[in-house]
Amino acid sequence: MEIEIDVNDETPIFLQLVNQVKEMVSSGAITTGFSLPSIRQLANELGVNQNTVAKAYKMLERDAIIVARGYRGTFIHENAQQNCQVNLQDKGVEIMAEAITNMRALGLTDSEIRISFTALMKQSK
Amino acid sequence: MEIEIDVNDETPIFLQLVNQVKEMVSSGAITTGFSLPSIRQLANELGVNQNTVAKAYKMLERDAIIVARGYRGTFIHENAQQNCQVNLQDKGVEIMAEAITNMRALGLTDSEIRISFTALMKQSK
DNA sequence: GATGTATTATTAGATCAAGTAGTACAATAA
DNA sequence: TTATTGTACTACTTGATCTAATAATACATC
Repeated sequence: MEIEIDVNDETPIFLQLVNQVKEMVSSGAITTGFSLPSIRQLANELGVNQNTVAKAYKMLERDAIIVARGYRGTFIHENAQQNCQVNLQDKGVEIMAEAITNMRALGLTDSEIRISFTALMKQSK
Repeated sequence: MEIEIDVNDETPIFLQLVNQVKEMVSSGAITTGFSLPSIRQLANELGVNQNTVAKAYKMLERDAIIVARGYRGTFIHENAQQNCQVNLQDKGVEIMAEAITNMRALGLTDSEIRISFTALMKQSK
């Protein structure tokens, strides 16, 4: 595991972590079953907060790149390399782009679109 | 014309204007051909900026509630009452709500949904 | 001089992302 | 017991961004 954090990089730390793990999986540097360092351990090594690493791990697990097994540690998912190809964010952008296009087609102003969005995102809390 | 602005209301001023005009049209308080005060005049009466009133008028015109005739002033649209029934905003909210639901179903976090939305709304400027 | 319209710049307030800090829990290995 | 694991939660700070509104113009039309 050779993860490095560039504080000067504008990219958020948790994203740097996610990207580097994905890169290593994509390139085959680490494969299924590989054991990742624990959240606390990696946080200590990198000098960042546990929560930051936890955030990255959580995102990687959601994308089925890694699998957390509680006290047993965290491992590379069996379909990790394959799942690296799937970009959930891109799919989300497509959905949102279509919605915005449709709303604009109705004649709604950007201001109104923002109001709708904001109102909907507030409810969930 | 009895428009009142509640500064303490969380609703934006321009929206209060829009809603009140629509309300008056719906209730039949003002009908087709009725002449609205000029943007500058209403802005003075209410003690708000011209641009705020202009924004409201622009929105009402888009919804075919009023018709701006340049130097001749601004009047109630001939199909105003009917067009008040059509709630463009509600349709927009439906579209957006569906998009958000689909994105969440994919597993995207609210944070990521916001990032997608913000990125898409930036381009248009 | 009045109309609607358009532009740019600016301020105030709210909101959010990112990260940190601290704490707590159940499960389990040594 | 003792330490470690992932997980969860609240609270806080910092910086960035956006909205709403204001302010000040400017234009063509009549």
